[in-house]
Amino acid sequence: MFAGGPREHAGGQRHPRADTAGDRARRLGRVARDDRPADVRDEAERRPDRRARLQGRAARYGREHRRAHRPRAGRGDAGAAGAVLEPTIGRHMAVERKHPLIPAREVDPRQELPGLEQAVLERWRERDVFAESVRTREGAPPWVFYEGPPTANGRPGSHHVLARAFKDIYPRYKTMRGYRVQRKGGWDCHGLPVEIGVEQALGLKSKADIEAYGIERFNAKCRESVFEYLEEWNRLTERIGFWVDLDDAYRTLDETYIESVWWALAQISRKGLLYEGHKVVPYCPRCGTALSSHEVALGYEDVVDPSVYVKVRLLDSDESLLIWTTTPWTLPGNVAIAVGPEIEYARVRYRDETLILAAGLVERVLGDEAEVVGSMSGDDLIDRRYVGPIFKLRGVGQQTYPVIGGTFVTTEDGTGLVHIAPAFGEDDFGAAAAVGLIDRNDAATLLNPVRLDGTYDDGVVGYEGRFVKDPSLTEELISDLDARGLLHKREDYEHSYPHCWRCGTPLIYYAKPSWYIATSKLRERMMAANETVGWHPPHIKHGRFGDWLRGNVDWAISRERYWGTPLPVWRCEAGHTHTIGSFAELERLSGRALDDHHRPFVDDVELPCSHDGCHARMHRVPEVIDVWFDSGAMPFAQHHVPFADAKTGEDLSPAAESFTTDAARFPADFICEALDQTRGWFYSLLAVSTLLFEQAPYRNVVCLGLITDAEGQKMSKSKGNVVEPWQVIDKFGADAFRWYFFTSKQPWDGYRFSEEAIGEGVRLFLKQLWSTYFFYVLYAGANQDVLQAPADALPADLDRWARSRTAAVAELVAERLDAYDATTAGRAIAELVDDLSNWYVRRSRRRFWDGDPAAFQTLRECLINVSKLLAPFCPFIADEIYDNLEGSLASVHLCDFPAGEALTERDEQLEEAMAIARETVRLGLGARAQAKIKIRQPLAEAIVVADGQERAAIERLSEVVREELNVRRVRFVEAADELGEYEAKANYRTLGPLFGKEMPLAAEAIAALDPTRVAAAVRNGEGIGISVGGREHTLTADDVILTMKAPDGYSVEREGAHAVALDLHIDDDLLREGRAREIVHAVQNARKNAGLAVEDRIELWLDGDEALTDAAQAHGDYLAGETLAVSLKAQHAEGAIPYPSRYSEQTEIEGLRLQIALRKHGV
RNA sequence: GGGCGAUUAGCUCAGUCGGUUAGAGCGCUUCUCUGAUAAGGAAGAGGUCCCUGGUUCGAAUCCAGGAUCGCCCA
Repeated sequence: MFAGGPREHAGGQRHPRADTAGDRARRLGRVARDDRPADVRDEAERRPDRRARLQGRAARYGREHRRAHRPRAGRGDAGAAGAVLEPTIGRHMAVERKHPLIPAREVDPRQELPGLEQAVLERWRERDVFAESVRTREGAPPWVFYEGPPTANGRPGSHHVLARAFKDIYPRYKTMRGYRVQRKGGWDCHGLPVEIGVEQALGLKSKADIEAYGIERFNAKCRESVFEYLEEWNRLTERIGFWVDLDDAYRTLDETYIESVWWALAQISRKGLLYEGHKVVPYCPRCGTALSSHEVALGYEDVVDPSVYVKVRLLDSDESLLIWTTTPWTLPGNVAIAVGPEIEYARVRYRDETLILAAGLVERVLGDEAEVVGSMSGDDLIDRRYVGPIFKLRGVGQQTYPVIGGTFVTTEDGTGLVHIAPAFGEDDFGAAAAVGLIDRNDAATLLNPVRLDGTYDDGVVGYEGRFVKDPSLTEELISDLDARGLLHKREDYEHSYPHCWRCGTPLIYYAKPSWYIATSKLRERMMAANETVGWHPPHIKHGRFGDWLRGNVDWAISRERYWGTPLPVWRCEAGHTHTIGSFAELERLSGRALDDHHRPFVDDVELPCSHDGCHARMHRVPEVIDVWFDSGAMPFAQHHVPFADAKTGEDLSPAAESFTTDAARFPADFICEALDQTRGWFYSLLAVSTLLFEQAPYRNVVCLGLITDAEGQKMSKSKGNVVEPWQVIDKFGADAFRWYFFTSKQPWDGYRFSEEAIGEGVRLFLKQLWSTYFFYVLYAGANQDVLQAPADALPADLDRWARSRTAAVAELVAERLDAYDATTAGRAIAELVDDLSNWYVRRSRRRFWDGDPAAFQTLRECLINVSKLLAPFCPFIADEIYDNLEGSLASVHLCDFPAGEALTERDEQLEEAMAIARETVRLGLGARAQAKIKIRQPLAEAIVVADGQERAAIERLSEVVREELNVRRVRFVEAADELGEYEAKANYRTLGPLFGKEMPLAAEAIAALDPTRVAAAVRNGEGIGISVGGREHTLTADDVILTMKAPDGYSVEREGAHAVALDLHIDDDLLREGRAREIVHAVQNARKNAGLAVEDRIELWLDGDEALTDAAQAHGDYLAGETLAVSLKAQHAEGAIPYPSRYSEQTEIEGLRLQIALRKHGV
């Protein structure tokens, strides 16, 4: 029957439109938007017409429906609908509702999601939900998350939303699984990026400028700038639903944090792993600073440099070594020539000279003029000596230099002979140190004729004070070599060479003293620790990260800068050093207490030398600590460990030990950052943790990929393709933003990011979910007495199916989230929602109209479970649905994740059966389409070919199939005989391994069998013997695949062994019924055209072709019922319509004329 | 120059242990059904699974080489 609701309540009282969640949300949305940056506000205001349109439509729609489906009990007291929207503050304060099963408030079908989210945020604030979600898990097993601290000196971008979305989903999920997940926020405050920002703001260009400006003032500016965008960060963090404790965030500039870092470094120093050494670093002579590897990577450019081949005369010989270099300016620093010990070298007669170079390069370097006259290995050359220096050095007479071995020597280009200048190359430095030419820890042994500003010192005769990267200098050097007969040839060489990303100056590699942590001694231990880590994606473990660990070199942790944790090393004139491990120790030794241990204050603190018998004063070394060490110390420094736990004194080891045994603080169960952190935070955490505690600081790492624009181009301000997060949030909402990141692809693959992509997710998933939820609330509102009735309703198969499907998805989602695979989990939820919306609700519509309690209970339960499953993904919409439908806890985020007992047991047979039934429907609809028979036209019979379990499944659900296909009967046939013929094919998967090379023959043999006989045999469980290549085999049911051949003369859709045929014979009875349905459709249209409300009763007159009026008469009750006609006159006669002036229209059905006239009843 | 990852329909992406005719969503065309759903359903068009070679009865899938893109490193 048509809805009882509207008919009975058509006369119900009007009531003022309730203040819906949507209204409230929109209000809040407007208020909140005003806080936003101007550009965001503008963006919002550019679309007023769209919003107005949506609201107008929503209001119109809502009004119609509220009239149509007015609840039986009436809602004159707006209590249930409106007043409850003021949530009460307090723990577990649930929404008041009439009855636990009745939704608390009405739902706007066109709800604008960003506005809704604002309202949910408000509710979270009022009910203190985040804190509560941690509090309620007090005493529960901890699950530890570490926040990788961003720097708040820039505005947050979309990639930060990505990271924060993933940093949120797993903690939320684990909380719902019963863990206690504390989430301390954090901010990275120190470092060169901060300094550079301030330098630019102040117009400072060099370190000298900074010192002239004053370190104290400079650092004060740095301190301010670090939090320049803190407010926006906080706002974005909250808005996207990243739950993290920002009020108690750690900050790397805090005194407590610095003290923990000092403690860590002192521990490392005590283990003998902190040392000062020389290393060759990329250095910008113009900026006067070494660059970190990250900075270097920013500045590679392809350039053409002149390269030179230089002849160097061996001692006591007429032979010359032919060396090759792309940096002639390093030749004055030459102290040796390296050969590859394994490489074969040739002695070559070339014009009037004898040259030595790698045998494999002779032709390339010398052409065919060269004549090889001998050969030797690299080993043979080692320890021979040559005469130098190549360029005249003040105070250095002619002397000899050695040929040494170097594993880095290759024959890919050059000559296989490498000139060694230890001050200007890492390999050079290492090779020279390895043979004792220099002492790593004694600067005096290093020949370095270049000053810090990149000019030669006075030792380079004739070139004093010249800038080494000056192209004209290079030319002069080359001419000089040529004039002295040392130049074999020059040629241009194209290569990529690093430049300073700030000023564009080519970098030079330059030996400088620097402080190091001997991490290379811990290589094995770090690799072992890495083995305990679950990486997502897994290839990082032994790929990018494992490789990095394997190639580990000592960590250069000092920076000659200003804004950072000061290096706590004090040194006296005699060279004794002492590493301070606490503020108390510093105070005790120096007698001075500091409020701020940053530079410059700490620079002035002097200590007496701690070495026995040395009475010199100690001064702090000038460097600050690499910011990566700050971040690596975060597991303990964020808690001021060990100081916060220590009772008294300076012996802090017990406190440190208790830290590593405290499961609530160490190690982390989960961290998540972008892929570029493999060399950054992922490494610094692991290194510091291995140094101090000899174990990995994290158990699971999720690595996120890069966000690019829709064309795959990197987002950059200069390209103007940056998608601002506020833009997206304002338009689609945070749930949509998050959903896109979670489900569009695996996060480590990177994103091609566009607004369209996010909009698609909203339309296909969030809107669909909302719409299903709206449907439930709408009908629940109109059937409150049904909901309050005792729950003794018998669920239909469809209900059991919906519950089982939900349980199946819940299992999968939990399993996938445990494996850090949000993508598969999210997609499964989307499929579930689609099933609920497009199958469960569609199939159950009539039951909702009729007020079947089982349908209400089922849909409500499924929606609540969906909201719980979805809570970690889309925390806003999930909470809104939960709060309205259930609300016994203050938030869905305080609920347990649906798992185990909380769910209905699965009925996998039913799930399977429904899948088969739906497939049958699909085939049947295909058959209809093929026959071009509209669904409105009923047919007598659908003939289904199905057997065994398939048949049982369809029979169980035959009502569904029957209704969907609009047929009177579903009939089964076992064999395809009535519908066509079988075709037997070989199952390659089972037979392939058996027959191997004979497989094609076997397939042929099976195809040649009589399919009917095969089908019969399979049905009866008999085997069929075949013989292929002399081999006998008995085929089982698994070995053959039976498919149907297309028959003639039927409308059949088939797929595999499954087929549906429709009886196309339409008798008069069916024809009349089909016509009646067409007439209903036409009358419904006429009602709409006449501007009637859905529940209006009509008087109806039909006139027209006799075939139609006959049908209308034959199905009068049906027609009247569907169209709410209190009276119906249908006749084929002139003047049959007495009131043409009310409303009438003429239409055609199947080419037959129909005149419809109607008027509203009771007017 | 080295390492890692990616490459499947116009677009965004799935694709299990190597197995029969490679899928989904969006978009497009046609039809259809609609008073929860700017929705749903059916059909159609659309594919050199980046290329070449190899292994195999059989390769999108495994191996080698190459191309292109991205990231990391030099």
